[in-house]
Amino acid sequence: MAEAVSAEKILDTAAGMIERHSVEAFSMRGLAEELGVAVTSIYWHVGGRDKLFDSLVDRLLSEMAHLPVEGETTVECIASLARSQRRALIERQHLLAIAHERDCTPMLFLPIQQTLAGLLAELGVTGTEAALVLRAVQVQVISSAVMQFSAVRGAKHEEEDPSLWDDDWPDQELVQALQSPTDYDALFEYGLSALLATLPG
Amino acid sequence: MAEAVSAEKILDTAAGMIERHSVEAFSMRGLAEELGVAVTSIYWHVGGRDKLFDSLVDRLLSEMAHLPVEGETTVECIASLARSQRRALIERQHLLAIAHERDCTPMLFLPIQQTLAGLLAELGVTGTEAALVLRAVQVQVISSAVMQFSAVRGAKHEEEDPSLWDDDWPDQELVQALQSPTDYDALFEYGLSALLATLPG
DNA sequence: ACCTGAACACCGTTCAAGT
DNA sequence: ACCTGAACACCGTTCAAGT
Repeated sequence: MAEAVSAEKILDTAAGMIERHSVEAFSMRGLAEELGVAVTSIYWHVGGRDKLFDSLVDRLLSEMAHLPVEGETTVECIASLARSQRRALIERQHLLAIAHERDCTPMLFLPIQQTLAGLLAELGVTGTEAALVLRAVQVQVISSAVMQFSAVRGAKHEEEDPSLWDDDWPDQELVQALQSPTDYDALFEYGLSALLATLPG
Repeated sequence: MAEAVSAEKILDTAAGMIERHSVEAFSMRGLAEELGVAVTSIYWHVGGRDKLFDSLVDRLLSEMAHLPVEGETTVECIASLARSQRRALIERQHLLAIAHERDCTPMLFLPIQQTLAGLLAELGVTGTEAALVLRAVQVQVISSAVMQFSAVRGAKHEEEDPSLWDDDWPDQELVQALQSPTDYDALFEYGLSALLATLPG
């Protein structure tokens, strides 16, 4: 007389497991066990592994439909939107990783495409050029999140070996900066403001 | 009396298989079969799956040690180096994907870090700022390659559904541009020049 | 030093059978 | 409509045994 299993609950549990132990550790059989149910009943509710992951990505997409935007100027609004999107993606790193490994990252462009298009239009940026800028911002946001996730996870077994740098390399401040861990937030801001600087106004 | 198996040959064959059929399709047993050898002998020569992938990533790193650089000005040299690195990564997309999924992408910074540092020094950019710019360029290059690979593979089952855009959206040129496939080369150049525009000189 | 087969503990998925 | 167990065809890895 266990609680009923629904597609909803299955997806929730799967997302939770993945968030706790990462995608590689996830298995259908493990999920079934966590749910207290036979593996095969998962297939009835949500289909196989692929379908399950597709559904998780769909969820991620719809969760990103309404992101907060604020700012005095139009450019600040664009920056704010980009930051919101990035934060949302990082909060759901594991789902983002799934989307990436399933080659769905371009879909992540969609939820905020229209808002971004509207803001660019306010600046007088339209047509093919607007498409280029829009996609450049999207790639900046998404790839920043994708890379940061991968890098942070890899940071554990990463010991920057200083043997590559001569001891008499002239710029020791640089060497030291490169040996401390990368600040991906700062990198993102740097790249973003470089992009926004190309805009009029 | 089959040909001798060596660690070299195993790695070559593995890389070839992965390049032809992608990582997901790769298996130890399949590799053994292709080599005409028992699975277990692979373990003697190169170790398990993880070790094998590590070795492949190491190869990728050493292959990227000497990239062509040319340009009249220092800024052009930086751009040329970035393009070389990107091209090299895209030519080895599958190895790049492995490096990414193993969280080794930051290691890809290393091969050209020193050259880049030297070029930045020529521009008078040093210390912490140089580290920031250097990493920004690296992230731009690597993430561009990572995203492009994922996007191109996903493009097959991607039909841009136009239902999201109203038929009376004012900027139809933009809508049409967004419905044609993304030009990742152009996006890369756009982002790169935005980054380089922040440099002095 | 090199290669083997058997065996273990896992997978995802299908399908006929139950209620 | 929902859940099950058995079975299939795969995995990666270990290990004792061969030459």
